[in-house]
Formats: sequence, C-alpha cells, structure tokens
Amino acid sequence: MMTALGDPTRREIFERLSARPSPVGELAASLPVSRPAVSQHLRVLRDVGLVRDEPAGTRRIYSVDHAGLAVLRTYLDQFWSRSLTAFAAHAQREETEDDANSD
Amino acid sequence: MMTALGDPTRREIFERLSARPSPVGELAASLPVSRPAVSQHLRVLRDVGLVRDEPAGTRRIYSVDHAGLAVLRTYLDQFWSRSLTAFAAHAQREETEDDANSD
DNA sequence: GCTCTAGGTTAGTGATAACTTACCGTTAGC
DNA sequence: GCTAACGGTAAGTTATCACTAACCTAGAGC
Repeated sequence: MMTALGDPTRREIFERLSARPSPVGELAASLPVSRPAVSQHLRVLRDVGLVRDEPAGTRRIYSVDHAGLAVLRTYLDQFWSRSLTAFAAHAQREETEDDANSD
Repeated sequence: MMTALGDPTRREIFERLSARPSPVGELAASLPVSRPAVSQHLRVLRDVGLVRDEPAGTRRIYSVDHAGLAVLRTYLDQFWSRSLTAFAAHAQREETEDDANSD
C-alpha cells in the first residue's frame, strides 16, 4: 500500500482522484504518460484498496477509497505513537543515567 | 518523502527506528541486507527528514524525526479532507440531478 | 601511536518496474 | 447490426534503483 504510493505518477493520479473522481481518459489526457500506463497504475491502486472504480456507460469512474485511506492513516499513526513511546523511554533512561551519575 | 517509504527495506528500517533508536550495525545485523545498504537507506531517509542521526562515540544513533512524521501525517490528511469534500460535492450533484429528474 | 571497530562513500551489477505499442472486449449511438 | 469511443491486457524495452564489494575516515582503547 505504501509501495503503491511510492511512485510519483501514481501519487499524482491519487492526488487528482482525491480532488475529483475521474474516468481513465481524463486522467491520461492531463498526465505525461499514455492511457495504458494510467490503467496499470489504477490497477495497482485498486488492488491495494486505495481507489474504487464504478462503471458509467462505456467509461469507468475512479475515486479514492476512504477505507483504504483510513488504513493508511492508521498505519502512520502506529509509527507516531511508537516513536513517541520510544522517545519517552529514551528520556526516562537518560534521567536514570543522570541519577546514577549524581552519586 | 513518500517515495522514500516506498521501498520495503526502508520501511522496515523506519519501523524499527520507530520502536527504538539504533546504530547502523545493529540494524544491519537484523536485516537481510549488508551494512552499506542500510547506510544508503538511512541517507535517503535522513535527506527527506524522516530520521535524524546523532554521533555517539564511534557509532551513530539513528532515530525517527517527529517533524518529518508530522509532515507526512499532514500530507495524508490533505488527501483525506479533499476526498471527503469531493465526495460531498458528488453527493450534492447527485441530489441536484435527482431533483432535476423529479419534475 | 597503533589497532580495532563503526560507519560513510564509490563503482559496478542485476533485477524490478514503469512505459509504449499493439491488440481485444464492451457499451453507446446512428 | 455497424461503427466509434472508452478502457483493460500482453509483450517487449528501457531506465531506475537497490544491493554488494572494495575503499576510506574517524573515534576508542591498550
């Protein structure tokens, strides 16, 4: 999922979809890559649950999947809380060492 | 920054650092890649502001940079709010179209 | 001061993946 | 029913990048 957003083009696509759901052709027209390339990127994004697609006549409207975005946010928050905990533990240890030095 | 976390090995390193600040050797010992590879990954992470390093004798202790993590969270939240706005606009449009159909 | 440890750097290599071209399926409109 | 538009798929190519091996630098301890 993070790997999916690692690619700049894919991030750009995801960014545009977050602003407005769009069909494939519209995305490809405003991007420096071909339409098949966009299709492949969308497939990757869909496979990891970051976007959804909905048929609309002969077109498919892609939009960001809020559930996937929530997973991503939760994933990041884990880093956040864990690093804070580690930092607190580090501070605690520093303090203990200071106590040891003070005698 | 997102590109930096796109690589699985780099994510693994970042994950371990979020649990506990560590020197390079310790990271390399518990990873399936060589020490220079870890050094290169750490350089990338440091350049985008996701980790900090602090000299400790002959070693360097790496730890996650909370500022960088905050930037990342803000970046994700933009997607979140924007997609919600787009979704609301979509719903509004649907409703308007329903109104148009109802007469 | 010499050695040993820890780690950053460079050059070269191999594998991954993003991209294009060509092709095929599907739906809407005449 | 035929045609055109939209889009997904496959094969092939190229470029990026992660990795290793070799080398160099700096601090610590005897």
